[in-house]
Amino acid sequence: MKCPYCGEPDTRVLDSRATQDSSAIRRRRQCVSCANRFTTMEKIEEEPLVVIKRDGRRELFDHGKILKGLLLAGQKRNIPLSRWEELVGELELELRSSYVKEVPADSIGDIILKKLRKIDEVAYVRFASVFRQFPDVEAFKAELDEILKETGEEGQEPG
Amino acid sequence: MKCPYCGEPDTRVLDSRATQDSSAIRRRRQCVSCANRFTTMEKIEEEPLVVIKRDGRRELFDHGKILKGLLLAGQKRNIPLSRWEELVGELELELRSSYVKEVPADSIGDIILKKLRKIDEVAYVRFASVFRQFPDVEAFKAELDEILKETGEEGQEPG
DNA sequence: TCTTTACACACAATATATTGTGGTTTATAA
DNA sequence: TTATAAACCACAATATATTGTGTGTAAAGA
Repeated sequence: MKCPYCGEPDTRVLDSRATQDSSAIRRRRQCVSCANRFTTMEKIEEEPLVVIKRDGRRELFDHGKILKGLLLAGQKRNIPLSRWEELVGELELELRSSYVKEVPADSIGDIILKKLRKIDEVAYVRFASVFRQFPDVEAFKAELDEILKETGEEGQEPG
Repeated sequence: MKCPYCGEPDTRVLDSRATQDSSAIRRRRQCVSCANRFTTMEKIEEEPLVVIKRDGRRELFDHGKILKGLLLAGQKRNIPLSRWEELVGELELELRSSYVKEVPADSIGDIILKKLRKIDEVAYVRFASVFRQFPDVEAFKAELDEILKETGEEGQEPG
């Protein structure tokens, strides 16, 4: 590992610790030549995860894009950014473990909705209104009624 | 290091190799639980390198910004992208090894010009015309004359 | 098509990173 | 102001990653 100060490739590890969620390893290194110290991170080199859109076109799975959608749905709902990032993390893990390489966009939407519902119902409805592309106010209202009907059974998985 | 497929934190290294320029280490890992394999990269966690602009304001050193400037200066000069990336890499190494944490923008410009001149004189002049903010055509021409005068003594450092 | 380059895979010997423990400092939150 | 969390530091015992060597394959360029 090349030293960022002098460019020599010979450096030694002084300390190495996994990050809290074990998604990366932080190492403290020291250059054998100039004795300067620096920090490195070992992270997963993303294997491409392809999303199949409704029109059949493919594109790469994009953290940021999904996060943006969640942030929009969660406006003024006072939910920390970290909660959304966590959700996206769970989502990706779920996708990678269940599917192989390509995932229909609708499956992603369904997973998000399932998770979102347990976090915030307002955000859930907002997200659904975009994702399901409700054709009119009636369809929107129907979804709301559905939720209100089930609100009593908190924490229950709907059949 | 958490497995991206099943989420278990216990994974083993199968193979590890430095990249060509030794700026990173690629590891091939295998999950102890699900036996899936994946690739990781250990890279330097950038320590912030601050640029002091002419007006005194500070901002973070930005690879991309400099690369863009070089690309612009090198338009139609048929120089591979990799050459510019290499230049930016050398620049950053130089900055980190000579200065401490903060570098005047002008020093950066000077280093770039010095390197640029050895690569392509047209790109050099274009870059200089922006960086030195030549006030008029005369100043521009003076710089060109300067270069033409020294063109014979190839590879020589100007006094 | 042929060549080159990059990545994946396997194996064995040895050097080196890891891990726990514990202390310090710094920044952020309460 | 006082907690709390991260990052940094040190040390020692041991497990684990590294390295060379070599094969195969797929992608990219000539």
